Amino acid sequence: MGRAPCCDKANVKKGPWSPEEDAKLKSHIEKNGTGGNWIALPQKIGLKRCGKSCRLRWLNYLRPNIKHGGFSEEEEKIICSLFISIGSRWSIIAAQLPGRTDNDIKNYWNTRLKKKLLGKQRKEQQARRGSSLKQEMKRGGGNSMVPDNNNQNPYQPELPVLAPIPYSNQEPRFNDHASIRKLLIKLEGRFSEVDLPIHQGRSTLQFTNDISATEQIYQAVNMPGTSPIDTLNDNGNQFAQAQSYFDGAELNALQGQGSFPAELEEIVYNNPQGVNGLEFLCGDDMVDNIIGTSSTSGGSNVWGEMRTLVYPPVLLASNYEGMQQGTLQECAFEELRYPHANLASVHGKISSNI
DNA sequence: AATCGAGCCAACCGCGTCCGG
DNA sequence: CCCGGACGCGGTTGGCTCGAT
Repeated sequence: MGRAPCCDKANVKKGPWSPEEDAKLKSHIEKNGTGGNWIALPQKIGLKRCGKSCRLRWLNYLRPNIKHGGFSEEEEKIICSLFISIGSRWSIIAAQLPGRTDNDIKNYWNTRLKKKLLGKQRKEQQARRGSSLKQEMKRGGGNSMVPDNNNQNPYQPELPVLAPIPYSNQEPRFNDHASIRKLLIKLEGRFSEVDLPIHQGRSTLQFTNDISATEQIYQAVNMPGTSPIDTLNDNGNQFAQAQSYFDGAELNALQGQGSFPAELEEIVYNNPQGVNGLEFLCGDDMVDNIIGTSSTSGGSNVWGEMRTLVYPPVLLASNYEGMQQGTLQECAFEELRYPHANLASVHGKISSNI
């Protein structure tokens, strides 16, 4: 037996919204708010629509300050960076782009960015293949070294099949999930719906809409006795409390999602050296470093290297000095003390790094 | 001018999670 | 603690537009 439908499907209109419906919904919400109950709302205002449909229409279209189309290069970079870090968690990504909806970003990724990225990969791959083939021909080398492209999926080249490297908390350089969390906190992420520590319960630290997560953490750290984090522990200094909160947090929501999204899998597989073509995210130097690392380790760790690769760029960019001087942990947590490094500056620094 | 296919985007659907009774 | 309603999210679909043939 399936789940009960959220509304009476027979008496509900589907499909595109008319201007009249839009006007009704918009004026009602602007005057009265949603009333905290989307399901009841359409009936209340005489709309033959499902509550979910009303909610979607409001969030994606009618809500004030919504931007449609015309994604800037800056926004593209943010989307790509975050997609690589956290995957298709569009609502979190959308939270970093004011005026953008998760639906918009999702559509933009699926229709354009993905192709753009993969297109670039394939071009470069073809170029590489061409040049390596020429080299082999020049050397008059044996055919055994030349891949048989006739019998290959163009997207699954001569790479051995790599299994994703399972997350290991002995990873000396980065704790993947903690890094993601810290990255997102740094990026003004709102974590109201994800990965709060189970032992604290969701309601203990729920970020609100009108104040950013980072700001609240900042307040928690700097204004003892005024924030939810204070309730975690009355002893010790607040900074340490907040730090242990994040370091010790349950990471269920991200755990198990550590593998790359399929598109990026393809990028990695497409690339004998694993990371070429992502320079725009991290800079050539780092790519070179990774290539060096993975080749010395027999190329078996491309995946792991990629996973570590994708986090540092923003950290590096946002706190380059800290990164040079100390550990990632120190660097990342530095952001809690100085939370005002915003996306613009972060990505500005990325750009200038490229 | 008609047809076809690709691209795009709004909207739908189903599932997981939250939360109040 | 359990249950059911509501919410929020991500994947998918359907239909419109536009360019190529």
